[in-house]
Amino acid sequence: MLDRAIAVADAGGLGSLTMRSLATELGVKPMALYHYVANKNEILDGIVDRVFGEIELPAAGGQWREEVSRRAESARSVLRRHPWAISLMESRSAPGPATLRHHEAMLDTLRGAGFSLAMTGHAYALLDAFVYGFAVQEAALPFDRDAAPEVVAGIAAQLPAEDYPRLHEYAHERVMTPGYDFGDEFTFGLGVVLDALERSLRDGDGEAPAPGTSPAR
Amino acid sequence: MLDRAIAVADAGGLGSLTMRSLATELGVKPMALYHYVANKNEILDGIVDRVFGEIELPAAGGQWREEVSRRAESARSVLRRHPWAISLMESRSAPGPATLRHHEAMLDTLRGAGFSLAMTGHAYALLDAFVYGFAVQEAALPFDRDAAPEVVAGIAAQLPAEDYPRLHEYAHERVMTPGYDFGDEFTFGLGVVLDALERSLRDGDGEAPAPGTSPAR
DNA sequence: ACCTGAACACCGTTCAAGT
DNA sequence: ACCTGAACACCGTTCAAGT
Repeated sequence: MLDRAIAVADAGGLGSLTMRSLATELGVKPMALYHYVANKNEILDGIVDRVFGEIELPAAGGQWREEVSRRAESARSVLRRHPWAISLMESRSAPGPATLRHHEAMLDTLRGAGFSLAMTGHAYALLDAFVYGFAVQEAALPFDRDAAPEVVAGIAAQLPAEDYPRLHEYAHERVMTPGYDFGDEFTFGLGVVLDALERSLRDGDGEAPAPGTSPAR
Repeated sequence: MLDRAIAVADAGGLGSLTMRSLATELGVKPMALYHYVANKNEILDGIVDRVFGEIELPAAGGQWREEVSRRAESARSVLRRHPWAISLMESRSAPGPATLRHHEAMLDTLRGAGFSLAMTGHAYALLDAFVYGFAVQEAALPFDRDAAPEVVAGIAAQLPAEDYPRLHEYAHERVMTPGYDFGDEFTFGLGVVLDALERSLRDGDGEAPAPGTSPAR
């Protein structure tokens, strides 16, 4: 039943997932659902946990960087498949078993790599902020990947070029350029994050570095 | 009217913002709203743009790192004030004037700092992925700041310690510890991101570094 | 145990109407 | 120009009832 709920949301967005539409999907009357579930909220909790369950877990014995990287890529593709899940994550209160298992595995990988408890918290928060935030951006894109140049050209044409010179520059000389793919920003950002974590592990024994006080400043 | 809509959403969440509740708030009948707006969607577009407008713009003449940092902190506090705006950003199609002005100012600051067009895209995507993702995490927190230790203690007590040893470790030895504040993760993450951008500006003339190929690897 | 029909208090929105 | 009332097709959910 949760599978069908996810399928409905995938097909028509979260707004199209109603007790009535789900019942129809299952060939049953709306009220029959209440035999399996206390209310709609429980369904939402359930599908969020299932989405979490779709994300690849980091392997216990592997190299932390590789495992964390693979898991981040997996999370990204899962959230691209189920973009409605992002808005749901904000409002859920009770994490399900798949969610807990997932967090446990990530903490274990980071702790096992030698990160201190504090640094593990920094690392996980940063990683997931990036992953979730990237998913939000991808979900908000007005174009779907291949159509980017045309769509952006249409939008840019609406904007007075003299008021928004930088937006025009970026639209014309970057987005509308062959080979542009917003998805590439994920690779770049994830690399930045992983590099920083790796550096902190080497320099500080897993302790937090003090950003902004490095020689780079 | 958009101000009142924002006030309603702030007070009761996005679910409490209905044409009827907004009308009541304005001392008018629901149908009167349609004189100012074509439909509810237009109201949602409007309040998202207004929320964007609350974020401090980077100053044109300032040091890029300081300006970008201040703007990121501002975005974070705005999204904490209006957590419902995050889920809305995913689904909006038409960016409003405040949103456009905001993007224009950010692009101008980054380009002015010497970042290449490609690197500006990398930088902005990474920065905002972090900011939005952090906002998602903060909105999802089951505790409100000061109550963290007690709430987490309650949750942790529900979980079998033998199944989730790392979660227990983190809950007891980190979250439930005096002085813990999830908000500190923002400072850490933002520092990592800004350090990386600063380094790329120094090392590569604003060109993208190749993460993962640095000596840190 | 599993499912249903009728009903209630809600939605956004249409249409025709009032000042 | 600005506002309204009645109505329609939707929601989630309760309750009492059917197999």
